[in-house]
Amino acid sequence: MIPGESQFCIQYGITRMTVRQGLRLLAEEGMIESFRGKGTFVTRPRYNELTLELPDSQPVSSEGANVKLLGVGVVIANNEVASILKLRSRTKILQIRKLLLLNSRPVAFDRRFIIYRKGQPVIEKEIHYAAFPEFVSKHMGLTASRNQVTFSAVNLDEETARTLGTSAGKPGLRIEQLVLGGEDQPLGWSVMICDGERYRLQAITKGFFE
Amino acid sequence: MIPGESQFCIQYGITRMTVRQGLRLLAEEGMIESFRGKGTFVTRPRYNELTLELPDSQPVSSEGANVKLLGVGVVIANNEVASILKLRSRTKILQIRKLLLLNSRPVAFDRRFIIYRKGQPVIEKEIHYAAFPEFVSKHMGLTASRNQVTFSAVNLDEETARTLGTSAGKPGLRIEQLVLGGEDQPLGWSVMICDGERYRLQAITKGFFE
DNA sequence: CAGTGGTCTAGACCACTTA
DNA sequence: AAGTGGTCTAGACCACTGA
Repeated sequence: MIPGESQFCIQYGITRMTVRQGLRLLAEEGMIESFRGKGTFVTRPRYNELTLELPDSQPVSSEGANVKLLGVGVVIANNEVASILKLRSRTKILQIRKLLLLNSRPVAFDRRFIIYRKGQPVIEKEIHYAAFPEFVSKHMGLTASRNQVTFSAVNLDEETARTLGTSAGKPGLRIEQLVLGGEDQPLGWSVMICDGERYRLQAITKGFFE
Repeated sequence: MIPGESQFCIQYGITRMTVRQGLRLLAEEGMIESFRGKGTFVTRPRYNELTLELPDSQPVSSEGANVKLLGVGVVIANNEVASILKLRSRTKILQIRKLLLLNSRPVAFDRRFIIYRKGQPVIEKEIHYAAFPEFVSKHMGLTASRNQVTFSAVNLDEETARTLGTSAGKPGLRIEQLVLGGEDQPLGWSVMICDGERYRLQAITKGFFE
């Protein structure tokens, strides 16, 4: 525990608002935590929160990056998609398939499945440039409450490998996103498979990972 | 652009400090951004910052998790390590090799390379339980300023596969950490290779990824 | 120059915790 | 009851921006 706010006021001859400003800066950096009635404490290291600051040079949304639309359409959900989106089997969904290019070479293959809203126009520009949770929110006409991301490693299957211009069995980074609305009902699911040899996710972190 | 702070004071009959408190809450959520002399603006969606909230059930530091120390010692850095840590070739470094177990089965193989400080004791407990940046800071006796993490996908090589109890060519998630001190000089490097079939990194995000 | 946000003062009342 | 942090008032001066 560190001294109380009024202690600092006396010690440095400054107002409590000013002390609080200083403490807030430390709190934002995750160094301290305050509890009403108890006091302010130096935090224990946190392992469960990790802020990634992605450099602008990431393939996604960087300079040499480009998007090639492979297909947009309303299809019948297969069992996997239906189960993940918690839909009855054989429900209609909106499917988008994209290819991410970096310097005109494919680096990632992206499939997106969104709960289908009849009569809702699908704007091509948004497919190209909107981030997935953003796109889902717009299509559904509501704000997504949470976005669950899963990173994993896979071996590229025959089809994906062909699409990415590499060979089956090579490593692939799989980035899955599940966009959740109110009461955590799933609104959309996205699976992006990246060429493991040409794509890496690099970031500066705050907080500890391991 | 949203109205000026003094506008809100008049409109709601409250103090500027109170208005600022409200605006700060919005700023912390990433909804608005302020610029001195210019004004306060609604932010464009940010793609470059991603906060991962890792659930406590992550293999790293979760219940069934365990650490097996494979070896600790001072060794001569090979060319790869020397180049990454920006050391002259054939410099002595501290090397730690660990195995992460989940329910008594290995899920990840971790190698850590830290700039060697003579006479600095290496405490076994810290090897087991401290996060990498934390361990490096303690060993070097200074605070690490930044931590750069890289996620990528690889195929397991013969040796790693054997260590993880699986077979070569299977997918592996590679998590690399480079701990940087003041003036961004490298202090330590860690490479963790996870069994792609048994480990996935799952998180709730704030901000957009793609 | 007027308008903006950033910082600070010197108070005040409140909700909460702990002894 | 004493001490803690959370919130708010009613001012003030400053650095910066843009017309």
